[in-house]
Amino acid sequence: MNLITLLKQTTSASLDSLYQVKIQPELVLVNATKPEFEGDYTIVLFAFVKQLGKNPEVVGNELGNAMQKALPTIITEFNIVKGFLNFTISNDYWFEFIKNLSPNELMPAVEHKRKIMVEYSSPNTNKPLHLGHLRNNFLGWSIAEILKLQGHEVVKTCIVNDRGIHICKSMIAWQLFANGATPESTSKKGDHFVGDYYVKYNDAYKAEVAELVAGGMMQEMAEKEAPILKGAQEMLLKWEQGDAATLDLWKKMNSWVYEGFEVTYKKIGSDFFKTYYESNTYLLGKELVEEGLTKKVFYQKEDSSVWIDLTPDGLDEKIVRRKDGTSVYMTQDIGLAQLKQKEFNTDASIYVVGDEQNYHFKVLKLICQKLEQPAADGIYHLSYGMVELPTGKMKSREGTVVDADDLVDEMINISKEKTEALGKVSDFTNEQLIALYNTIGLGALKFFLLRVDPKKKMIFNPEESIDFHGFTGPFIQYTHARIKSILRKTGTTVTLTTNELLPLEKQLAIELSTFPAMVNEAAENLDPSKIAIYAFNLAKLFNTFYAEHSISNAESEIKKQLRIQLGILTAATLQKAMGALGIAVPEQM
RNA sequence: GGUUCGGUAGCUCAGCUGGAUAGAGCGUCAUCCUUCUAAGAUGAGGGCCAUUGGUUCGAAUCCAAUCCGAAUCACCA
Repeated sequence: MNLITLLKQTTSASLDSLYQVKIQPELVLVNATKPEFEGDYTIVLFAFVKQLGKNPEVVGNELGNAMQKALPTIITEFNIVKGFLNFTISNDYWFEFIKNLSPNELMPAVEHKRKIMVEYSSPNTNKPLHLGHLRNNFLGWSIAEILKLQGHEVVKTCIVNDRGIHICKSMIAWQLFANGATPESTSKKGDHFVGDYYVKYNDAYKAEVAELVAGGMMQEMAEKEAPILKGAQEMLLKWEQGDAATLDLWKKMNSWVYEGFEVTYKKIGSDFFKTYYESNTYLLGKELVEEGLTKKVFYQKEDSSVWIDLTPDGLDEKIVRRKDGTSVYMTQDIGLAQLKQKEFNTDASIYVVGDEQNYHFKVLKLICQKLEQPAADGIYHLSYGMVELPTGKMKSREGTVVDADDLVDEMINISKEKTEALGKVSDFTNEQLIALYNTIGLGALKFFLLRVDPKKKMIFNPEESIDFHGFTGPFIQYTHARIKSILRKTGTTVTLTTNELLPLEKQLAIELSTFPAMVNEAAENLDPSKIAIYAFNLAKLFNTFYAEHSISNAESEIKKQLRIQLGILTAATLQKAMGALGIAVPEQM
């Protein structure tokens, strides 16, 4: 059992036997003792003192004695400072912990294994991926890895937004301006090629609007009447009617984009068990509307449009079917949720989608619950903040985006330069070098995007390159490589003999012991940053330890064996933690 | 206007189920490679935790109000 849990339970039991007071173990506050005080763990007494009507000193003494009696092999001493009861945990406990922990079994499996779907990425097929998509992809991947680490089964899916007016905009611009050019003929990556026409559309649209306004038209009217917009709208209509020529163009341009996406996904390490296409799903949900009407969850207005009234839930009225009988975004999503449920029978479904859709997902879950969809309660929205530039939001149509491919390439280049400057891998083959540059460059980028709370928006300054020192991916990768380098020299077979632990050795043991709790916390909050912070703290602690104590030249053979084991466990934990972020750690760098 | 989220060091961020003197990283300054990888370590400096009031033995953390910023409240997706 986890030591903190044990302390909580013992406290609860001791209070009961001492004073016949029932306090839930979860309510006992156990903290790591501040370094300036003696001890390892601290119980805050104020909470019960009041209830007991005794002074903290007395309660502390009685509780301390009782606890020590209950856990004689674990608690060696205790002291009381003001209302804080500090326990010192025995060397033996930590030594046994280090001895029994296996690098292959760092994370105990969950009791109730669940099947969880993670939907992420959701790209549009009219433009290449940008920095915001990277945050989405890395979050989705990481959450999937974290859940797997807990022992759950994960199904990764992607919904591609491959239809709609924005796609038609790229299409019409291509028709008008491309003269039959293709990605091949211009040797451009397909997604970038199509994205260029999306920008061209917007430029042309703006010019047309300006021209109309110059001709005396009101701005608002001009924005609706611009010929290129009319053309795009017409195209969408044709697409919906199944016009062969339009569909051909659509398929051709989408295939270019997919080729481009595939390259990017491969480079950043993203994959999906199943990809859904909106062109196939946008008509879903129709039966559900009927069902909702029958169940009186929905109601029909005079114009025959269908709505749900969510005002009792503190939300607004929401349309679910237009008066012309077509589905809206919400209807599709309800339909898709049902489809996914039928296909995979998952216990929960996590949507990695930007925070601009918080309202949408709130409504989605609510409607699914009201329709009594089987997995409705398992819908979670991993809402993440936008990535913004110092100048404000990124806008694809204005070309003010940090392109994913460019950024990834730049990161890999920087890692190449830095690695070469340090000259520590002269024995690597060319292939190994390329792999290493990728590992470090992507590690820096992924860590950068995952180390902050997902729900907060973040600002990325393209002028300042992403760091390789301090609270970064490469710092942790480096620590791992450093340990591995030592272990290559010392070997990894150890025989552990009972040992006194120095403060830093004990601290490492304590830090290692909290890994499973950190993973669980990250999973519970859908927040990989918890693991990023943990990995950083562990690496930092190891580096302090490393600077203070020698492993291969330890004071004694017994110490050496112990420290090799600590090295093995730290390296393995760093690897697991970084793996949960989707970041590889090199053996040498 | 309603709802939701945010405001902590020069910058980027932790800490928020109330607990001991508010922490990291970057940047600045100063030390440490004849000894296991210096992408490292050690130290210094840097704070009215947006403001005001309340609850409490105790508030960055909870409550209320105010100020500032963002998202959303589409028969777009």
